[in-house]
Amino acid sequence: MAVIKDVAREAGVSATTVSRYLNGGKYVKAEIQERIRAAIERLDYKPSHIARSLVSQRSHMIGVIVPDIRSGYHGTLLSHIEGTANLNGYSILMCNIAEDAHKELAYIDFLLNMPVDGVVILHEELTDETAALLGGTRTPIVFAGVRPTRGQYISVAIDDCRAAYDGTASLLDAGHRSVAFLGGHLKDHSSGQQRLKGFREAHRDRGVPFQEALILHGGYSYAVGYGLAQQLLSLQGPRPTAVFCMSDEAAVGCLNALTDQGVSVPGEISVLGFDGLSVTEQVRPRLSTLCQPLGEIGSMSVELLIDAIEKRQRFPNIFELVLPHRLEIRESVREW
Amino acid sequence: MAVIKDVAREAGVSATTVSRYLNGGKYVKAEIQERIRAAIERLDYKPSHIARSLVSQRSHMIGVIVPDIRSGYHGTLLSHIEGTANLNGYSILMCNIAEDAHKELAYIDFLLNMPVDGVVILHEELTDETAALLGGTRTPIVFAGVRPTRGQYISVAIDDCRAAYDGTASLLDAGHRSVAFLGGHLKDHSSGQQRLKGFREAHRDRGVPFQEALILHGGYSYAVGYGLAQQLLSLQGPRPTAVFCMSDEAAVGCLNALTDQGVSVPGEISVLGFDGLSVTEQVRPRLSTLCQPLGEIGSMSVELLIDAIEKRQRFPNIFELVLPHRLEIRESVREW
DNA sequence: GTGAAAGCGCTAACAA
DNA sequence: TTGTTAGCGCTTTCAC
Repeated sequence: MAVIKDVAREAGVSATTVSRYLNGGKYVKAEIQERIRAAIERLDYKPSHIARSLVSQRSHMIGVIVPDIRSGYHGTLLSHIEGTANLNGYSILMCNIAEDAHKELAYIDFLLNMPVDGVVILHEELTDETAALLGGTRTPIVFAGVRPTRGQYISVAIDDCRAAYDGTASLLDAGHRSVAFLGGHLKDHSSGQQRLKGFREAHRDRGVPFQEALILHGGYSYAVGYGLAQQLLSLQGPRPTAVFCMSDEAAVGCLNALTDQGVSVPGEISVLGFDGLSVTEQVRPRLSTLCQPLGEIGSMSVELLIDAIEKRQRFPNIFELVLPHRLEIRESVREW
Repeated sequence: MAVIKDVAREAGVSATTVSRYLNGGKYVKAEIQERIRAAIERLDYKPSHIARSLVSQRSHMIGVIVPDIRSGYHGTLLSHIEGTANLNGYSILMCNIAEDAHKELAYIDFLLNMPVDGVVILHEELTDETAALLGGTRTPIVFAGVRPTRGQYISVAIDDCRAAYDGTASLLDAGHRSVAFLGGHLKDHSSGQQRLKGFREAHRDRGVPFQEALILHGGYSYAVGYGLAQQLLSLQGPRPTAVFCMSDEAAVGCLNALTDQGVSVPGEISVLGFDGLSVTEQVRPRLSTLCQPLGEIGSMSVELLIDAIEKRQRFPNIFELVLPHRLEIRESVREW
């Protein structure tokens, strides 16, 4: 592997001159530029990213903490994050927590010790230890798609409370009087508590009472959606006529559980999803859903992060970016 | 940010001794070890990954080229790759080609100039330029889930020809006499040509003639599957009674297209998928599929790569690892 | 057991 | 416009 000295010797100049050439070529005579160019080509020289990082104290790498890369939601977000990072000359160091909450702390600790210039986190911060860790670092951090449970951080997300409010309201306005809330974790600030808050407020504003028994938490996966829907069907009392699911994947699970039990969707029960993944158009009936602007969430989070990195000032203004959601009505919801 | 010198000063020893302590503590007096430990804690010192990389010429990072991170197949594979890499002390630098073939070359070139110790490639190598690039590097490379079109590389995959043979045979043995082959790219060596070969051989061995018109290529996505299935239905002549799809995602698309057209699956047409993704159990009817051992493909590819990296010898033996596939019969296929 | 010095590949500061 | 020197943070001879 040729190094800069080799090129310098080959071109008959000093390493500094080669370095100058590499970094823009200003103040290098045209003739010498050509000699260096030729030498580089002859030796197939590639500058060492690592050596440059050591000098500049910048790696041009961004770490991303992903709860589970296999989920459509995270995959979509990650792909936009990666795309935007690349456009800006950054690479992605991926850390997949694989839904293993125990690893979360270790991973974040690990990542903060990696040569990354910044970190994007896709899940909601949970434990005290994690919070302490995040609070004690100088590495810029951005939360994408969620707002952290505590602390002041840059975040890019929709207004989960309003989104849930709007979704719930659309169901109530369509005549539903018994709506179930399915999925999510109560410990999650935005996608748990905030959405439940919106759900409650929509009921309150419309003067519709709601049953606590119809609020079922547990997660965002297909399996959770399936299981909770089964649970819902086995409850005492009259069935709800609509289910508002906290992720599209849970909604698909819910849909399947209902269909498998012979319950017609939307004939007997309407189902509303959350996220706006493409899977909603790949099931029958097609899922109505509350779309998040995942492309923008991904790209804006990276751009804000890079801003924070390149300004070299730790969080000039701590702030939250709120992006608009959109209700997409398809076949799984009908008037009541 | 504290550096090793700070720790040395704080502990009243030399940087060398601190370095020794950091790297195992052999030949460091117990008392001094304790002093250093305390100093490190007090200063919250973390060794610089970059400086270490510069000295050791190893970054402990593995680059992964992913065609499209949002697909279930790649997401699953990537999550196993990441998990295994982490277990072995490596991190993942993710490069998402996002199905943009033009970027392929640029990305690989980019990745080979990044500080990665090795590269895992999840798609089949295509162009001359890419081949030249891969041939000219000293960075160890492993192909996972596919075999490259040309050249000699380490690869971990199933025997696509036999897998397709087995899938096709199962359909023929179930009495089907008109089977369509849907999806894939003919330019892909393993998942295109090899599978088609297996498809043909199964027909030949069973003495069943087949129609070229029922071979429809185009890709692996849901949309492609949907489109090709529509195309299939609009063909002249009698309909096939079974469709063998080259990915589960295309199979879901196919399933939906058929269902949307009022064609019963498996009543009128049986559908067989390929890959063994969890989505096959999330559609109705549940998809029969040819399962690939994605967990093993992912983990073995990383382990072989790390072997190649740590032996510091460029490909001791170029070889291909062939893992077993498995046919999983569910609801979307019936006897004819 | 421990430390001084050299060097990994590059860039920045200072001269010339 | 170019070169010399020093140094990024660490490990690695080689002395002691």
